[in-house]
Amino acid sequence: MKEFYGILQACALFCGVQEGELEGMLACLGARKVTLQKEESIFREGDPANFVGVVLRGAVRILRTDFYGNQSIVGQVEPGDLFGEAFSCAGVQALPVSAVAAQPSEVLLLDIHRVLTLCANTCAFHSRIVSNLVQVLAGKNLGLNQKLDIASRRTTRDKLLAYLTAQAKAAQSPRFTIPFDRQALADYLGVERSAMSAELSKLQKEGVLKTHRSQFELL
Amino acid sequence: MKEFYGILQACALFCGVQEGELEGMLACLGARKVTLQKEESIFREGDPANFVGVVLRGAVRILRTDFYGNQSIVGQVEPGDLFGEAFSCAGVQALPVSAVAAQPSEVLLLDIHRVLTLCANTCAFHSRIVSNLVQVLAGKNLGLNQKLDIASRRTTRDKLLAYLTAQAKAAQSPRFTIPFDRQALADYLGVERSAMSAELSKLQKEGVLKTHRSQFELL
DNA sequence: GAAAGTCTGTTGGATTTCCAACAAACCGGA
DNA sequence: TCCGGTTTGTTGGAAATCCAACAGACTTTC
Repeated sequence: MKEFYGILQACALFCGVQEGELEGMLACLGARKVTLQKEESIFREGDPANFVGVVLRGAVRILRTDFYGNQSIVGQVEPGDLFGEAFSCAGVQALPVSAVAAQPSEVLLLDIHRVLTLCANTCAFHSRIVSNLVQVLAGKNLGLNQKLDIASRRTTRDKLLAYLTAQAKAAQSPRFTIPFDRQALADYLGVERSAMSAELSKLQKEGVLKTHRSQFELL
Repeated sequence: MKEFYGILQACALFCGVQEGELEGMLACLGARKVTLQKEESIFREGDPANFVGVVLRGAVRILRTDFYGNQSIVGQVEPGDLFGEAFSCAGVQALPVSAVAAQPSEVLLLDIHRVLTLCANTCAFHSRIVSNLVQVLAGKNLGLNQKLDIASRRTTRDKLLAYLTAQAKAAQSPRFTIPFDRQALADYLGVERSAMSAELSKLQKEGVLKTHRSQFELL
C-alpha cells in the first residue's frame, strides 16, 4: 500500500496531508484497496452510492447505458483522480452510471460517511478533507461543464474540434495523445464512429490537424 | 432584506442556520443584494469568478455562447438556488458562461473567499457552510450529469423524452409546467426549434403526451 | 512468420436534422 | 374590440448523420 502514498499525496482530496499521517487517516476513513482486471466493474448502474473511489493505478471509465442499450462514456478517471464522489456526497440511492476498469487497475474505496462525518478523536484533518472535497467537486463540476459544452455542439465536426482544442490546451501543446481509440472517442463525443472517422479525414485534408491512432497534432 | 430570510433558510447553503444568526453571517460573508431587470446580466463570459450567487426572487439563466454566436441555455436557477459556486470554488479566472435574469429578479452575491476561509472570531458556522457547500456542489454535479444524459442522446425525440420524463419525476406528477417557451426549450436541449415542434406534434398524435404552451402531460 | 482478431477509413442509401419562410394561434395594450 | 408583436406549428429543400458493410492496416498470439 505504501507504494501508492505518492499518488495519494498528489491527490486533491489529501492535499496538505503529511505522508506520516496518511496511514492513520486511511484506517479512519475505512479505506480498502481493490485490484481490477481490464473490463472488470467497480460498480454498476443501480448500485447504492456509499463510497468515493481513488484511482491508484490504471484507469477507470464511467459509463452510462441508455434505454436501448447504447453505451456512452461519461468520462475517464486517471491515477490520483476521484470518482463517484458526487453521487455519494449527494446521497443518491441508485447510481445512474457504472464504472469499469479501462486497464488493469487498482483503486482505493473510502467510506463516504466516514469522510463527511467529523470524528472528534484522532483525525483533526477531517475539516481539511472536507475543504479539499469542495475543491474536488468544484473541479469536477468544471469538467462536466466542459463535457456539456462539447456535447451540446450540433455537428460531429464541432464536437471533435471542441474536444481536441480542449485536450491541446490541457496538454499545453498542439501535439497530444488521447486516452481513447476511435470507437471510444465516438462514444465519448456521442457521435457515429464512421461519420467521425470521415470527418477526421476531411479535417486532415483541410490541413487542420494530423492524426495517427491516438496521437493528434493541431495545425 | 429580512423579507428574504425565509428563502435563505430554505437555501441549502444555509441549512441548519438559525434565523437570528443570518444577519451577522451575511455581513461576515460580504453579502450584497442586487436588483435586476429582465435580460439584465449578473456576469458575462470572461469575467472573474469571485462570488457565489443566491437567487432571492425571479430566475437566472446560465448561458453559453459558442464560436459562431449561437446561444445555449446551460440551466435555469430559481429562488433559493445557488449559481456560480463551481467556478468560484474552483478559482477559475475567466467565467466560461454568462448569467442573465430571465425575469425581474433579486440576487444575493457572497464573496467566495469569505465563504471558504474560516474566520476565527464570530462565525462558528463556517465549517457548517463548507459542509453545506459540499452538498450543494454534489447536487449540482448530479444536475449536470442529468443534463449530460439528455445532451448525449442522439435524436430530438430522445432528448425531449429524457427531459420531459425527468421533469415529470421532479414534479412527482405526469402533469407539470416547464420554465421555458419553445425557443428556450430548444436552446436548452440543443436542437432546432422547428424540428422540436414537429416532434412534439408527432408525440401528441401518437398519444405519448399532451402539451399546451409550457404545460405538459405524459400519458 | 502465419493467422486471427482488432482498429480505422471509406462508401452508399435511408433517415434525421437544419434552415428559412410562412401562417395560424395567442397575448397584451390602445 | 382591434391591432401589433410574439409564440407556435408546418412545410420543403439542403445538408448532415446514422447504419451496415467491407477492405486494408495494424496487433497480438501461437
